Amino acid sequence: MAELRRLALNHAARLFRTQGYAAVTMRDIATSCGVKAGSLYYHFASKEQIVVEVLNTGMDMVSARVRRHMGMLPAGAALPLRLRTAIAAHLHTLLGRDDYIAANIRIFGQVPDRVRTEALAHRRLYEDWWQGLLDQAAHDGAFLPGTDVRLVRLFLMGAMNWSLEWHYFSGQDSSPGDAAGPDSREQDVDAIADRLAAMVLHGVSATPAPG
Amino acid sequence: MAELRRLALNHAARLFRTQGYAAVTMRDIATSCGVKAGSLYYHFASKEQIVVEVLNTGMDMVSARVRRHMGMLPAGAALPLRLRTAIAAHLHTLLGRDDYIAANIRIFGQVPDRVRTEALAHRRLYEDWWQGLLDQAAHDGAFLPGTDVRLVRLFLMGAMNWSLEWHYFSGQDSSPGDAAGPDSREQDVDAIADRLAAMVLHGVSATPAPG
DNA sequence: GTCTATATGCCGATAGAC
DNA sequence: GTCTATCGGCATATAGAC
Repeated sequence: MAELRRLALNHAARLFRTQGYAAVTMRDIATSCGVKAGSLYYHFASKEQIVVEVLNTGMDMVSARVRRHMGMLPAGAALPLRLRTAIAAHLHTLLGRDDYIAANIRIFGQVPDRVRTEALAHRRLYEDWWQGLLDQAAHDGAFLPGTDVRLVRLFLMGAMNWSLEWHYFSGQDSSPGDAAGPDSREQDVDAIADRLAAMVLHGVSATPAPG
Repeated sequence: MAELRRLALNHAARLFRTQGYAAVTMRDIATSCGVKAGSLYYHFASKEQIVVEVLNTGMDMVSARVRRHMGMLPAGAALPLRLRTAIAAHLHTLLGRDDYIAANIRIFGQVPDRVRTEALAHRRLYEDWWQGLLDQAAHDGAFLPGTDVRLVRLFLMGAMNWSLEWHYFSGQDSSPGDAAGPDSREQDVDAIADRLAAMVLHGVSATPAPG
């Protein structure tokens, strides 16, 4: 089948996500697909090419999802709603079934330099999108004077991306016949997104800031 | 020399931090130490033993540093100061010269199951310490009613631990003769810690929370 | 398009000289 | 304590049958 290419990318993303880059072999990927290692080289020139495609596909998917959800907001939506929406879209992609973005976030710092260089542009674009969202908010006066917007972005993306290390949702997916409808997980992720947006905007302290 | 054992752990921590677990070979570690691979087996039974020691040493170091700094606070120190102090101690360990804790945070999710099991207890203890700090604050009424303290801890630790992925401090250390006194980096880290504590407690929004 | 078979080299680990 | 030499296995990647 000509779908081996896509199938191999899917399995590679899952394996890279859980085991890292170097620990996953071409034989592992091939076995997961039910084929022999040599067959992969008809579709890919090298293991490095596979991982580059996985990394960039992950960034493209999360970027597309976030932009799509933001595009569905009313034109004049205020910052709290915009931020909640963007966070929820990012977290749904991470904590859902997307092994591609999870692999990107977890192994980006550990791939060979050549690979990281090829995957850097997509990542920069996505980070810049978040920076733009927050810069716009700052420009509109939504943040306290003196706020370091770049640090806010780094804290926020850290809080989101680290969710991959939680035990919370780390279990394997259930049975293959499992329908993909909205379930309790979907609601949990929305609630987490709301909590994070609220913390970033207003904090959790019961007493107001001094000064 | 009998110090080869310690030297090997230092180099292993640095290599694991930057390249991950599987990509680093016993030959790499040995070469960094200026010895041959076989010599390492006089001091360690296996590569897995080395990484277990690196992981647990990292947790012990950051845990000790945080507890030490907290112990230097006056007895009745209020939450904002306690939180700033703990965050600063954690970040100084991560962003300073400690490859051990950086290795732990970056590769914990990618080591063989046997290794992770052996390193889990130290990690749990440290996470529980943070949970205890925040639980105490919640018990004292320092947080808004309805605050999910566990989520606050996960967000906070995510924001801190993700700092290892910043380009910010990712450069190699400067020349070997470099003295270890307080420098601009120390001040930067303190400023970052203050910003993070302020965001967690009070947020960055210019307008108060609705309701 | 996938297979088998294999080239070439590095892996973790061990044995024994020094 | 560190060395040299090496074992058995598995890595990526290729060549050519089917």
